[in-house]
Amino acid sequence: MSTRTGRDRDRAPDRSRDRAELIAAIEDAVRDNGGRGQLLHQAIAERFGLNPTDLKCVDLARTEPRLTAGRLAEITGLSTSATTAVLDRMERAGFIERVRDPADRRRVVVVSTGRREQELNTAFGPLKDAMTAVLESYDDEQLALIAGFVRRLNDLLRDLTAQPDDKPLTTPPEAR
Amino acid sequence: MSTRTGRDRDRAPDRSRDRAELIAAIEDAVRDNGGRGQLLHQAIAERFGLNPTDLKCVDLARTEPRLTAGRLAEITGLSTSATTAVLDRMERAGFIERVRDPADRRRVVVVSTGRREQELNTAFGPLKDAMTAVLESYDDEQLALIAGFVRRLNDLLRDLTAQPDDKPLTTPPEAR
DNA sequence: TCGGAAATCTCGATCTATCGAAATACTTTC
DNA sequence: GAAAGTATTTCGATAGATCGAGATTTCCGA
Repeated sequence: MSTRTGRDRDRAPDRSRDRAELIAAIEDAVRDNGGRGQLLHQAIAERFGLNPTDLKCVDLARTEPRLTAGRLAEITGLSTSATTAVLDRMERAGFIERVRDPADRRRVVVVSTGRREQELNTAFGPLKDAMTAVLESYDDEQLALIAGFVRRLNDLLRDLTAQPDDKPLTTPPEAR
Repeated sequence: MSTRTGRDRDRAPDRSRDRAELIAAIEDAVRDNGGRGQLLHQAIAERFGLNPTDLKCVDLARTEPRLTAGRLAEITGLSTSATTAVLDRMERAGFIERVRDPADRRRVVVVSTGRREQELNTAFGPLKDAMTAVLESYDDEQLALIAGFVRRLNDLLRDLTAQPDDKPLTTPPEAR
């Protein structure tokens, strides 16, 4: 539940100015985070013989349990042939396997092999450890706040990347 | 796995478990944010006739006041010829201009024209506005907490991308 | 059972980013 | 003032990702 009160606030003007600056600083930092994260991702992808797009697809394969080649093409906006190439690379690198859907044998289901999962975790390990260390320094309530913020950030990024004139990145309620 | 029972002692094991899960969830969400941010950046870069790398360089040119071509090559790790190509694209797109350094006329200083800055802001506008809306919903203390978290995240990302001697990343490259 | 539709793959072509080597323009050193 | 060094660009070549068209396999409705 929220504890905010609808009380009119006669605050000093420099306080609200500080607040605006703080907000702007956070926005800048978040944007900066994006750039740095991209760099890191690119470096890690390179070490696995993939490109950043492929690495993102690996992640998708991990999270979406019944990912098909066609669905992947839909999500990424690539042509089906390009998607085949992406899957080739992911498979060659040992991240995924192609499994024909027994229910519809035209379909190819992308399953994460889990074989190189450990290496990926190791690659992301330093980041994860450092992040855990940062997060451990907060108490439970603060963590909840941070979680809420990050989740909301995530939501709005998802909304923004779901372009109306493009493919529906928003997954419709599982029409199967 | 053991079934969870209701006979929790006065210790609070599931509290610390909740905490660990919360931390893991935040880490996942942050990572997710990175992916989504990348998507957005790519989409925006495309709209400006650039690639994500170029867009990052545009940002660098904005922030670093006396950026030279050589320094840009150093930062990005590209060859000098590739850097020339990057500058060509950035210049053709109207983001920067090449100015010969009067102090050393071999050098080319990259200066942001500011001409398309407005458009860039417009492109990132929806993200910024949505983010501002999210941030406005927090009180000052909460904002300070968020700012601290984001800044610390930034710091560790910078540290990780700066170090070229990430040992765990160099894992056996041969996929079986 | 047959024919059209759907999912994926193969193949050939193209486009782009990158590299290395050599060229150019300028500076510093002797 | 010439030679060596530095910063950037040009040029040719290459590798990689992507696309479109067509082939292949499988599903589904009549």
